[in-house]
Amino acid sequence: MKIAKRMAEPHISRVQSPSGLTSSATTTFRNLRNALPREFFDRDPREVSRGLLGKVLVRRNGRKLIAGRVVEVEAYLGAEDAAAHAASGKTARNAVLFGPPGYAYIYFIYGNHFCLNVSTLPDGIAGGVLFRALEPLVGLEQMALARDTELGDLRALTSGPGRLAEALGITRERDNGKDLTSTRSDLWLADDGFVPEKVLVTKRIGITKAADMPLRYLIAGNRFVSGRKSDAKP
DNA sequence: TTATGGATTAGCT
DNA sequence: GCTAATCCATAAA
Repeated sequence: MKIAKRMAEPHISRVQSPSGLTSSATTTFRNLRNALPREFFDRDPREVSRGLLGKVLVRRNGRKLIAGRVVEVEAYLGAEDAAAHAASGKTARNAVLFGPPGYAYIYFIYGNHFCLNVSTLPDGIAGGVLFRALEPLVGLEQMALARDTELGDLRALTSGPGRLAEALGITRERDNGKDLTSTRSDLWLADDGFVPEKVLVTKRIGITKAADMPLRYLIAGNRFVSGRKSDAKP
């Protein structure tokens, strides 16, 4: 299966995802270097969540890039959000959430999975956004290798917080506290100019406390959103 | 020091 | 649809 098509100029070569069906499935290598600035994250997590939909999460492994478009996120607030890790105050684990905006907060869950968040709001104020699903764009073979799955099932690569972390090789040891606003890092967020047509907001998935707050944001109709079809309702 | 349950996933019924 | 797997942060004692 062809996973990437390079044209004459490598810096502006166009990348075509195998899904190939939506405009969100393309990007350019040049645009992957356009990192979101610190200020982008220095806002309420709900605003950052909306803003992150359609942006691209980029991982660099040596000289190879892995990238996926953000199609589903959840906002986690501070003390007023019982489901947030920050709800009961600052600890060694959640310290990044209380720090400056734009840094990776990674936690280990259910004995099996890592989940990636980005810190929001100024230093001293807790808040974050959980990445729940990506649409694979670049480095699909590396993703499949990391996930130990077949390339034929693209949804299995990055549809779900634990899955996308595994596909990009994200671990707490490697990435917790990492600056996500710099391409000098090996993990960052890029703006390639794509704008989602329609965004939906729903209840968050997999929590018991504060379960009714509408803090899950997703790109309407995107097939890489996690969970069942019935979950993708407002 | 011990107990509890979780921002999940994969595999089976 | 249901649940085991499997670690560890946090709360309780």
